[in-house]
Amino acid sequence: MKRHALIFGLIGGLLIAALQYTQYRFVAVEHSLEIYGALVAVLFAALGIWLGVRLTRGREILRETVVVKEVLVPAEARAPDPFSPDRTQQKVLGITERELEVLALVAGGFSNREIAAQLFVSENTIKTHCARAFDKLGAARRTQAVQRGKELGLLP
Amino acid sequence: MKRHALIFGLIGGLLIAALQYTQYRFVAVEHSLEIYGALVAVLFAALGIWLGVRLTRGREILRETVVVKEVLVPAEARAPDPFSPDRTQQKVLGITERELEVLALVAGGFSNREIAAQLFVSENTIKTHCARAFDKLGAARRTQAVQRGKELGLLP
DNA sequence: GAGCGAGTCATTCTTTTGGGTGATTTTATG
DNA sequence: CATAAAATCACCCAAAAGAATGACTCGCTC
Repeated sequence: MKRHALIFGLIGGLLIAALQYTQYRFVAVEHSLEIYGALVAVLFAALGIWLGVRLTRGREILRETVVVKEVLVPAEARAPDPFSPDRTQQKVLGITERELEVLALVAGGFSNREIAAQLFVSENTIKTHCARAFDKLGAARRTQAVQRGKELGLLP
Repeated sequence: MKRHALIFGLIGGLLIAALQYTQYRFVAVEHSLEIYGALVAVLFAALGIWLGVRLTRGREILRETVVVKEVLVPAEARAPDPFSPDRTQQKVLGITERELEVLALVAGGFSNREIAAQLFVSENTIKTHCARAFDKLGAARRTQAVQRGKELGLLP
């Protein structure tokens, strides 16, 4: 607003000077008063319009509408795999690393025999791991264990 | 713009009349010319400002800056439950409504006996539904069927 | 009314899973 | 080193799950 006041004052001063000048310049001319008034009117009208435009231009920038657009990003489309199990939950339940590993393979749909083959251990070992993991998860069946595991953030 | 021209003309006419009036009214007063000029200047400046504001007001809306802020939202974070199975996949695989229903309960960690009780049918019926669903899904075990079902968008 | 798909149920048999118990071997950890 | 936790394996038994087959009922359509 300081700049506006300055410009306004400047132009005002110039007009005052112009008024003084025209006063003696066209004093002898017929209808000088009407011409003078019309001149002043046109000048100030122009000034006013310019000022009015000027004053409102600043607000245009402020008038910005922020539209927050929520974009759904498919779960598979980003961070495809990087899953890390909830270690806290794991410790709380006392689930060992091996048990969680077996649990993940169970969730993958493998049979005890297949899991045993993948981990190079006997099927009996897998059974014990399962039994302990199921017990800690409070699950009676492997499908239930998988369900609980996902709920608890232990499985992807 | 027609309305503007009308208002402008009207006010212009009024001012001309005011000019004529003041011309004879304050003609004898000292410095009447300066007062007269100042009056006209102030009036027309005001009119100009008003007009300027008026003229640009319409454009402000047009010049409104719309900032679209796109926010990434994880798909799982919203609409937690409203899950609807992929009917297309279901039809492609030829999985019936009942089979899908049983499948969902299998995924929920229930035994065949429990599912039978929930659906008021015999355990053998559930076994049949499972067998057919597993066959259509190419699964040998229920855990595998659940896994496939989730991959295909049949299960939440 | 014949045919068909979906749902229902049963029977028999095999495989898998789960519970329980016990034992041995690694692997940390104080 | 002693000790505890974790991992490994074995054996037995019961329950659950799965495979294969056949049959019955509906509701619909040609």
